[in-house]
Amino acid sequence: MDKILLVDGHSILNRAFYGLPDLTNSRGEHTNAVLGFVNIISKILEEEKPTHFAVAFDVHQKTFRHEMFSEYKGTRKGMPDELRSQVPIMKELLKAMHVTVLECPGFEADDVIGTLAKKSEEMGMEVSVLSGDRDLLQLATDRVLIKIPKTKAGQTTVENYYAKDVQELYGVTPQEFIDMKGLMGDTSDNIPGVPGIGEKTAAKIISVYHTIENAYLNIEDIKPNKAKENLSEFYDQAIMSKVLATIKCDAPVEFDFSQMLYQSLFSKDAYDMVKQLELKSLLKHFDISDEKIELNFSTHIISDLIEMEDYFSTLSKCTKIGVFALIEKGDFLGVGVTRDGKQADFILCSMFITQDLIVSRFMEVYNTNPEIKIVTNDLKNLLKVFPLRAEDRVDDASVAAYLLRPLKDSYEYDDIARDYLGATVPTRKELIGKMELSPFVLQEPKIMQYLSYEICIPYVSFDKIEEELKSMEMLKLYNEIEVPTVYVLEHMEHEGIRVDASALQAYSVMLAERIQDLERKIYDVAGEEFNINSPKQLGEILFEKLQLPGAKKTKTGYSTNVDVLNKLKNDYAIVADVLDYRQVAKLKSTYADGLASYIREDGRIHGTFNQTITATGRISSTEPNLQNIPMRTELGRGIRKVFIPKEDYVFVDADYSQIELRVLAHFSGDEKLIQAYRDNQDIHALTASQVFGVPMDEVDDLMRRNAKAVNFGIVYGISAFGLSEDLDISRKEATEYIESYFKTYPGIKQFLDDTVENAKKTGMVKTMYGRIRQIPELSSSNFMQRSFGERIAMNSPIQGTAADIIKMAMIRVHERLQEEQLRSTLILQIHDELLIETHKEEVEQVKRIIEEEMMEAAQLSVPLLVSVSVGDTWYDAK
DNA sequence: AACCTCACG
DNA sequence: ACGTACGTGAGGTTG
Repeated sequence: MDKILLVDGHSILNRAFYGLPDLTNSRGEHTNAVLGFVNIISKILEEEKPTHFAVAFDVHQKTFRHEMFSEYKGTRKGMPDELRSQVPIMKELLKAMHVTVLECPGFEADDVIGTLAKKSEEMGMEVSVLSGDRDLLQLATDRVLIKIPKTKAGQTTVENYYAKDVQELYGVTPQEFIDMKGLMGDTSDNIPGVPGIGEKTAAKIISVYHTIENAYLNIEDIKPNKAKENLSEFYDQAIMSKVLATIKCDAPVEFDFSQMLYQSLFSKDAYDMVKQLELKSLLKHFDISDEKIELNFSTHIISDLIEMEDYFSTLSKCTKIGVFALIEKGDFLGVGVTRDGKQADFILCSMFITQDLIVSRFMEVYNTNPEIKIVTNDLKNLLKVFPLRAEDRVDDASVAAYLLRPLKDSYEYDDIARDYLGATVPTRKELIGKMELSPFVLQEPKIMQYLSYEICIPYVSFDKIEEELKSMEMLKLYNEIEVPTVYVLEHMEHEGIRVDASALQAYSVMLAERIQDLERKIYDVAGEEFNINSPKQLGEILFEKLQLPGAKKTKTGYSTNVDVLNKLKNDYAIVADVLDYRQVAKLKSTYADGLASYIREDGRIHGTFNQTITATGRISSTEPNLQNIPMRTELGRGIRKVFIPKEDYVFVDADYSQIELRVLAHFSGDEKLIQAYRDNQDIHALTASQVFGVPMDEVDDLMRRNAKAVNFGIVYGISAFGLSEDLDISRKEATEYIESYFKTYPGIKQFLDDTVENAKKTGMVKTMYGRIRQIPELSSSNFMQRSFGERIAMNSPIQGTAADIIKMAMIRVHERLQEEQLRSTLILQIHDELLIETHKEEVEQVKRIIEEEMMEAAQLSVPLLVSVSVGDTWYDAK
């Protein structure tokens, strides 16, 4: 039997929009609702398998049910621009999917659906109606099924209603549902209803009297009393509401069932459009392999010595090769090479073909042929095996792609292929999943295919990437900062940092004792044992059982974070204990025990430094994160005593003083701030003196502290809300601070305003060295989103320029240490700080080098001050 | 997997 | 009216 699915376009698009986080493509188009819509309908289509299918839209993007009652208009907000812009896109995509889009001027989608549902039923079809709106329930019969998607715990489920289900749920028939609606009203649809009658009362009345008119005839019997009085008074309004709530089933809509035949959504046209929209996750639905741009590379395994030697000699004639090092869990399994971007050749380790042999032959070819350039997608990984030195002959496609689009979360070969070749290739996960690479599986076709992508895609993409870098004026940034940084990061990972494992163990034991004490005290006051680590349980104990004041709600329960607890700790010992417990528990789990698990056989921790993660150009650190080792409290800071240099070495630690504020001084050209830095003044005190209008020698601690917070706020992209929160002052006071600050440093105000304005024009901001960051939030119609975009616009050039500078400093320091053939070496970078494991005999030289190279890394209109210290542990070297 | 909390610059 | 300071990563709980 024929079966038709009718979709209420606007209501489903609306649900999709609010159900999914904002999503923008590289052109800044919002696409989340489109994505959600396609996901919902494709799921329903799969379940229902209808023979006919159509989607109905309102003609105007925002029509109110019956314009004549415009007095109710104001209560419903028009749709946000991010959603509005997706309506035409959605309609176009549906056309591309060969789906009939029904519209009828002067009538709503509801009416169109009602009309179609009735006609279809009359023609003997089964009918399903998909809508997010319960209004449509009035259309249910025993042959017309109303489907309403529900989001429960992130999962979308669908509720199904035939007439009997409506009856069961509300105790009224679908026809009576209209009368019920007339009584209860619907604010979202601007139907007034009768005041004081809600869903429950309406259902009760209609289930007894069936219609509003009949209820009115029996008005004396209506209960409760309030409903009686109101219905009597507002009867006309109830009848009007009923009219409003009635879906018309006789809309003059033109349609043709033969045009509504459903085949598949995923046509060639739709494919092109989905790709254009960059809706990556939808591409998997398309099975048009001969249509889409496919990439396939031939593969070849080189398995004996003679063949390998021959192969390497052919390489010497190449000017460009693609290379991928197969490394699994630190073991080198072989290398993959392409000479032409068409074939991937594998040289695998074996009894005869050893790692050393491969490496030495490869390096020989590379070093004796200065024409050869290498392209890879992970240079840092390549360097784990091949001792390439920093020069201009190796390109890293992922690093370059990061510069072009720093907001992406991955730069794997499939991302590169999509962005720069317009091709869709299976991901690593799709090809090999969680399988471990080992010599035994390397010959399997899927593994070979995977490897061929790793090897060839960077090779064939790089010209395009380089061209884009050039047009964005980032080639210099790429070649002179970003690529050389890879070598330094690899070096630091290789070196690692020594940790005193037994001292760390002792530290852990000490923390465990404190935790026990604190637990005992907390349970004692609470009167029961509970999991202090559970915010839920803790919140219930503090704010329900103990009735502490100041309860703040989060999405899921009470907020128990430091800000909340700090306000209570002076009055309640248990809160102070909880705060202590939190601190100690964190130290133990994340740092003491967490770090211990990373100590390798050599007694050192070798973390990973990531170069393509942050939106601003900073480096990040993982497994473990060595950039957030405790510092701010004495107890936490103590853990730095277990970070020790090797025998005969000490640590030299150097950090930039207020680099971001100095960058801001330079950028803004603010004379007062520049002069202050040139005179090496106490900036926070000076700011306090200016902002609060007192002489320098009368600035007290509190004033300086407040001024310092303002300076921080400026760098973060100041807002009165943020500052008032941080300083625990009123918004009014915070606003006054900021205004006073801008009066003091007018150049900064000018600079920040100009930066935001320019960012809104171009959609992006730039650092001093040309690094870009796109800011899609700036075009949002949502106040909060847009404000966020403005703060990003103010902060990113500053944070990013500081990141550029420290990268240049790292490169200079690293190269200088090598040039001067010192045993001392760079081992850590913590954003504005470098740590050098320094031989005792080289301390003075290293101190001089690091200070010089960091200071001279950039030429700003203010000096870059560096403070250097020396110590036998990381704790002592700060 | 999502959320909360908290460590750093 | 809106309801956050900018940039990260990790561990624990909970569903």
